[in-house]
Amino acid sequence: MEKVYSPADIEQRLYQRWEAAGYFAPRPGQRSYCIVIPPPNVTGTLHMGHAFQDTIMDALIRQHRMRGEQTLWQTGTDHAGIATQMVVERQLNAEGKRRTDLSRDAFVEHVWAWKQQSGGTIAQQLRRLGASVDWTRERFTMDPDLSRAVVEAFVRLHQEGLIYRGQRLVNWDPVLRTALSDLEVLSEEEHGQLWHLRYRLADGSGEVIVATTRPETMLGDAAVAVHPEDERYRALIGRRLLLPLARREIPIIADSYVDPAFGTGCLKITPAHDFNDYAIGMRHALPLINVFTPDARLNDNAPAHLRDLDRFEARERIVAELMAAGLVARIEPHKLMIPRGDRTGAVIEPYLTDQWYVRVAPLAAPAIAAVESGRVRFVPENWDKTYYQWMRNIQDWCISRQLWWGHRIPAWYGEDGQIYVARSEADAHAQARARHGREVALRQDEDVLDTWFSSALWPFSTQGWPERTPDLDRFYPTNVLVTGFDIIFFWVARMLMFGLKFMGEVPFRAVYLHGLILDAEGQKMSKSKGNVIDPLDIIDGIGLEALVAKRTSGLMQPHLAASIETATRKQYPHGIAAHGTDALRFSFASLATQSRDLRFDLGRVAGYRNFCNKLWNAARFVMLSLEQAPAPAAPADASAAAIRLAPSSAPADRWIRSRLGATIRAVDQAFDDYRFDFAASALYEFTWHEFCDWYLEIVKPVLQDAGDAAAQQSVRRTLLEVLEALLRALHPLMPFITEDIWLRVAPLAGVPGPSIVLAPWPQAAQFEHDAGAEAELRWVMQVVLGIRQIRGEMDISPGRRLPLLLQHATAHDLQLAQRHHALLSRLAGLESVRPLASGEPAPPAAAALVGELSLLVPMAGLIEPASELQRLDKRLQKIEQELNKSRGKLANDSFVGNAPADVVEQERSRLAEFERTRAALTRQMEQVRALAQVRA
RNA sequence: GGGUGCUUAGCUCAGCUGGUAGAGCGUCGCCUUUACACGGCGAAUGUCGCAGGUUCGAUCCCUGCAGCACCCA
Repeated sequence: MEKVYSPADIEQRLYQRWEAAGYFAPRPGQRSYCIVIPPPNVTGTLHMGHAFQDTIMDALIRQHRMRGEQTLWQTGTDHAGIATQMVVERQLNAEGKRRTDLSRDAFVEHVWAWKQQSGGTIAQQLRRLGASVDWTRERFTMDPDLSRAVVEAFVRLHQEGLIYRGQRLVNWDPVLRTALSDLEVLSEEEHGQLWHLRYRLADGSGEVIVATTRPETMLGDAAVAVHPEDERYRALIGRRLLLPLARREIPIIADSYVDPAFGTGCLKITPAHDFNDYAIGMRHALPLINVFTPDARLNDNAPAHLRDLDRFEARERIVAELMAAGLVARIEPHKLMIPRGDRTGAVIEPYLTDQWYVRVAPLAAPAIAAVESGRVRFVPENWDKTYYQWMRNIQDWCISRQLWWGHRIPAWYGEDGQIYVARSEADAHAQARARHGREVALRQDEDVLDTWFSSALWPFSTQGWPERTPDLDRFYPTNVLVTGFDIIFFWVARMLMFGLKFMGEVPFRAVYLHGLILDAEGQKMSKSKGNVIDPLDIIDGIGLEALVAKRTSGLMQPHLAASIETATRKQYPHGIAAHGTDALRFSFASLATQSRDLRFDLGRVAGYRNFCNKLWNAARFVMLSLEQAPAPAAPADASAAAIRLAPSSAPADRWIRSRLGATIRAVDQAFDDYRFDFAASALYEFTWHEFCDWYLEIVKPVLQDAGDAAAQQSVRRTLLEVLEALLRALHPLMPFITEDIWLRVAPLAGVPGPSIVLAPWPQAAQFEHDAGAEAELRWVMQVVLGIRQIRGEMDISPGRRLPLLLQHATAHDLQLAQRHHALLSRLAGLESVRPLASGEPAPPAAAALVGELSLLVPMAGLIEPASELQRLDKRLQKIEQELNKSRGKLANDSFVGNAPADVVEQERSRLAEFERTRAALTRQMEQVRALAQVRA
């Protein structure tokens, strides 16, 4: 084995082997375990959020696979209607073409061609992460069978009256010229202005001043509203105003929606261009006056000289004209929420259109009930509050999009406007014939469905629905959905509603919601902030120049490039080092606390890269130790899956096995609780601080002592057995390094199997708890630590061998001291160990305590009495503090009277222990002091 | 405005429905000890945001306040 672990050399090779061997396909098993990946966009590349949740899913999948369950991680991508169409349009633009130059069919062909060529990026990246998805079952939401599921779902919902067509305001993206759902619109506070406009009364007897953030919409005003109790305007209610420029008369109405304190207390009402105004307009039967074209230019409802102006130009012109007419009372700076499309960044326009909607309330009710009744469990559970709140206020879902790429809506229109929703065009024609008694011309709806409509079917459409397939029986409901809390409304809510509707059962038993990965400063990672880290750059490393180039290219706002470059150069002066996949994955696991904000710290990854190296070298040590002597023979019955090695007799061997058992139990529990941070820390702690720091050191003198062949044999078996099982326990979190080592170690341990991927999950029961060995080793460690502490604090060189005297030793202490003589000598650097004979006066010495036992290191020129006094005094002070606290508690009658008996008892023994320690320390200090005086 | 969280060591975070405050990184000593310097050994560091309350006892439960974050209007 190499001296340093080098992930780049092994990862891709191993993954290819796993995939080629088909290890990720479900294998027969008693129980099934299934996770469907929340399908990423086909246009997408792997970001930190993906890498994080894929690590978690893969850990779960690998662990369950090792448990022998029939395990499926279903993968695939969604067709990402808007994003994909934009990518391909951009490609066409680069060739000097526009989408509309092509026929719809030709464009869609272009998209497929693009998908064929570039749609697999994220799949390749998933492989780099080690994701053990079953690639043979990869699906795409536009696949024929999945498309069929979409049509089926649409038709069924329509038949039940749960899908309808309606005209209302939608979020309109004027760049894409399509409707968007609420969830595709992101609002952020931006700087704007508040214009105070004078609207004169129609009879010329006065005016009101309205405050607006969007003066260009005034052309569509249908009224001015005031609060009914606003004394300033009460007399004006019912009067009429002459709308400037438009030269229409509009009424002054009263509506309690108006906030009298905002602006002037007069609100212009534009029902066709504002969601709140729309609601007010409905209440007051106001006309809907649309003044925009689909690309947000003024339409024919505007005065002739303003027509065709873009909305922002129109704003300037209108304000200018109003100012010229003396109708602008005031302009003030104002912060307001600006809605933008999450893909285009264009300001979203509330716009009146005909769209298809899902009537959500009847679907939401059972989806709420499913969580209330516990058929679906949220982890962490308090996310159910967010879910309930959203689900109980849910709006009908606009599912049509004015795009060319996506599932075309299965609705056909007759010439009379009659709508036929059907599974096929032929079926639509049949319906039309039945209605009219003759063949009629039909035209299919031009629109496509929201990508989320098909994604919501994913847990069952991927398994063959609407057919009733064996896969569906086996893998539905899936076990858990793993996703970010920010996407609770997209995935969780919609999959639940559709799962219950079409399968009659929840799509997943649990929803594990993880936090959001932020950068080291706690900022969201985003391209425009230039703080994005590509997971693959952590794995492979990246030079500074390449990193800068990556972060500053393709920016939507190119002027940010300079500041991004400066920040990047400052934060990563040497670029990013290569850390390997396993270190990254282990970092993600340890980051997976229940917190919702997860700051990503590269230092942490470096720490876990070191951990990989530690594990690597521990394995190297084990291998080297085995070379020195023949390895224990593999059991004759090598086909047996169970690992059988003779039980070890040495206390240290039993101790490490016991500790491994405890670790496996902790990891089992952590996985069951979705506490990957606990799993990671239990494994880290055991590997580094028990196995490496202690066991390997304990074992060295045994292996070097040629005399005791039996003990050596026991050690070798234990080394192998513990390492082999530890690798299996680590494998779900660190698949690559564990496989690489395991392939070397398992044959020596007599464990059969082609790969750790298929090896059995370690059983805690095979590593029984051994209280005796644990107590014994605890004693050894305390002795060693006591001596080391003296050495460290007294600045005694590590090479200097020390004599050790045991004072107040019990028979048990003496027995242990004798049994572990070689060990203590080695680990604590002792030249001799002996008990004080009875009546023998203790020499001047530095002391450490292990229970009753005093460890004395004679000073004999090594140690300055003053510094030893200081050291002891520090200990004494601490003990005094604890002792006083404890004493205070026990002196308190209400504590003794009210606290549970075992707590009181525990406190008493603590106090006794403190008192013993204090007495010993005091005694020791007196001795040292006496010595100091003698010397003086 | 409504909702949900967060505030613990210099930094990033754990802390099991109340009883001895922990880890990693960083810091400070010492060490080229034959698995590992991506290492070893030792050390230091906390009015657990603030103020009340409940309790024998509060980092943990309750109330209020302050600051921060996110979501929905």
